[in-house]
Amino acid sequence: MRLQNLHSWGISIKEAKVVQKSLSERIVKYDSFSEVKTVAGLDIGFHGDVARASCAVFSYPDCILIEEKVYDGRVNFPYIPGFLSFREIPVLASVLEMVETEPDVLIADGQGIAHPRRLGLASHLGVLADKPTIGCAKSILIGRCEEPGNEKGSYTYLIDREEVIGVCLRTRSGVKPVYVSIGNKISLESAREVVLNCCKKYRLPEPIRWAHKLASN
DNA sequence: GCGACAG
DNA sequence: ATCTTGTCGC
Repeated sequence: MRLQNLHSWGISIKEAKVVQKSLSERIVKYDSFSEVKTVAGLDIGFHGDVARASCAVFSYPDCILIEEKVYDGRVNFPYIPGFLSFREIPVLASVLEMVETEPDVLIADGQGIAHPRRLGLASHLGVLADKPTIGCAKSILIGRCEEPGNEKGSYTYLIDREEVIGVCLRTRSGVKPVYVSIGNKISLESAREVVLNCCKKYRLPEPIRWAHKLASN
């Protein structure tokens, strides 16, 4: 057996890199939607062998739960920094097929273009689904940034190779910031605005918080 | 070669 | 991601 190709996608890391570079060229970095009325949060939780993918659709900007779905499946691609999407997209795609409410924007728990080859989970998902997506991560994968102000809403730019790849956003006063980046079909400004408006009482946006609960219960 | 490294 | 109770601080 070939130890390098034991993944569901049937590809090696080397080939995955080629796929990432290719798909990253398809990312649309400006707003490509009319109005945001619904936002969906996506996440995955692991329970031994099963991976529970979840999707929570909320109204925007009120943030009222509209629909929730979970899908139990398995992942066969290991977690390798820089290749998270190859591990999570299969089950996320399955749970998305169950959703009846068509979300205007998807928020993924991870990076968008704030990635070595500019194709983090949110971007990969956005290109395949051809939908607006936002990457909202709890920590940095790549890039550097200054510490933003202490008040909710303040932010600084996340930079890599002289390029702005996202923002470090304070979603709640006095609390550790999150990292927001373009996934697909949305501008960095709009991505930041949507995430901030979805943060009501906690650090993470409501759709992500709810999806997180669904995936872990 | 060494250190970093989303979830 | 996941294993896990109490504890420090506003």
